[in-house]
Amino acid sequence: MKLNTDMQVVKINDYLWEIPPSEKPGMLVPARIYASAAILGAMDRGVFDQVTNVACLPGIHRYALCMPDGHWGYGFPIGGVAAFNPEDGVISPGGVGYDINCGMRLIRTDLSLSEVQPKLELLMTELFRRVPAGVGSRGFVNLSRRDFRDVMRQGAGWCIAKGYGWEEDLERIEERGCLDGADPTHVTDYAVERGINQLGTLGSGNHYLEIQVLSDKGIYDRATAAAMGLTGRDQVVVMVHCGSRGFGHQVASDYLKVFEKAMRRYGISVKDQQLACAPFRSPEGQDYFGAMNCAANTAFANRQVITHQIREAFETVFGESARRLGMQLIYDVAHNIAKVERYRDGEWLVHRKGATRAFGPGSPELPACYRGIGQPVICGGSMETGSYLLVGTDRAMQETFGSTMHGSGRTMSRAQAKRTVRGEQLMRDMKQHGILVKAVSMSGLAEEAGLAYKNISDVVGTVDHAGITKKVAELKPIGNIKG
DNA sequence: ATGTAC
Repeated sequence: MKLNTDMQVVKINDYLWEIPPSEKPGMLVPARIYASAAILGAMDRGVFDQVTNVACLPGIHRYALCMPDGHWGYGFPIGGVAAFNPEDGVISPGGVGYDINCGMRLIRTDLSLSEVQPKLELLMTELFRRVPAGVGSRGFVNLSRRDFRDVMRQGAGWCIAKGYGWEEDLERIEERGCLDGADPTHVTDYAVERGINQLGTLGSGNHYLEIQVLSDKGIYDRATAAAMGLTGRDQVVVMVHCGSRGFGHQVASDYLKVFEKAMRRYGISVKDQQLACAPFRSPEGQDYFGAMNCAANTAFANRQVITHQIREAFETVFGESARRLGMQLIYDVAHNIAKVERYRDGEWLVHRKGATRAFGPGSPELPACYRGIGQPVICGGSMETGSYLLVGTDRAMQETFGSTMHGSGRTMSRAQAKRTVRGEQLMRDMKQHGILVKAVSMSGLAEEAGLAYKNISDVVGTVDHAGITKKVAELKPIGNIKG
C-alpha cells in the first residue's frame, strides 16, 4: 500500500497502525493511527509528520495518537490525542487548537418528521433569527465585565442560574459544563473585549446548527439509543457544533506568543514552532491552563444559551413548551481541550484536538443515566451526509485515554472546495435532497460541501471496529444553519 | 477556528 510518508508504518491490526520511535530522531514513544487501510492510504503527509512530532514532546505517555478523521492541523494533527505526565510533561496550545472547547451538543424532541416537515421553513427562519451566525456576530445576552468573569468561572451553570436552560441539562454536559481551574486573572483584556458580546452565537466555518431525523433503520443499538431517549420512528433531533468564538481564539493567540518565549527559558526544543509548549507545572503552563479553562467554560455557556434559543424557537413554531416537546439535552462533548484525567495507570494531562472524550461504562465521571451504557459521543458529519451518535467503551479507557474521533475530517482545503463548488448551486442541490439550508455566506457554504470531507460512515466504521467507541445511531439532516 | 492581517 502506498502511503503519503516515507516512514515505516507497522500494522497492529486492521484498524490500528504504528510508527516506531526509530523512524524519527527524538521520538520518545511510538505514534499510533486508528484507520482502515483505505483511510490510512488517503491520509495526508501532515498527519504522519505531525503525529511523530508530537511523540517527541517532553513527558508524553505511552504514544501519540491520531484518530481516523485526522488531517493536518496547527502543530498537532486535527484528530490528535496525547497524554502527558502532569508532573514533568508539557502543555501545548497547539494540542488544544485555536477554538478552545469547540464541541458538539445534541438535543432530542418528541416530534416526528411528519410534524416538523410542514413547518420546517418557518422553524429554520426562527432559528436563524434567534441564533446569530457568521464571523463577528453578536449575541443577545448583555454581559457586564463582572458577569463575563462569572461565565468564565461557572460555564453552563451560570446560564442555567440566569434562566437559559434547565437544571437537569447540567449533568448531561461533559464536566457538568464547568472545568475547575478557570482563572480569569490570566485572560487578557483584549480576549474579554472580543468575547463579551458573543455568548449564544454560532460562529462560522464548519460550525452549524442542524435539524436531523432518526429513522428506524438509523438505529444500531436499540437499548442504548432508548437510554438516551431515542426511539427512531423518524424522530427529530437538533445538533449544534460550535466553540468559544473570538474569545478562545484570542486566548490561544495570546499564549502561543508567551510559550514561544517560555520554551527558550525552559530549554525545550520542538520539531515545529507550532508545537510551542511549556512545562505544565511552570507559571506559564499554569497561566495558560487557567485561561484555557475560562475559554472552555465560555464555550459550554455558549452552547447552553444556544440550546435555550433553540427551545424558544421550537416553542414559537409549535405552540407548546419545550418540556412538552420533550427537548431534553442528550449530551454535550468538548473536542478541543486539555484536561487532567484519572485512569487505571495514573493521572494524565490529556490533550484532545479534534478528538472526543469517550469514557466507558462504569466511569464515575458519567451521570447515573449513562453510567451503564458509556458516555454519549457526538460525531458531526458534513452537512450533506449525516452524523453519528456513539458511546465510549472500556477499550477506549485502556487504549486511547478514553478518546475517539470527532467528525468526518476534511479531505480538501477550503480554497480547493471553493474552486470546485458554488454555494448557490450547492444550496439548490441540497434542497433537492431534502436539506433546507440557511447560510450567512455562500462562499462559506461552498467550503463545507460534502465532497470536501471524508465519508463519515467509513470513519465511524473504523472506531467501531477498533472497539474504542460503539455505534448507536445515524442522524440525517433536513435543515442546516451555517455561519 | 478567527473582527479570515504581524
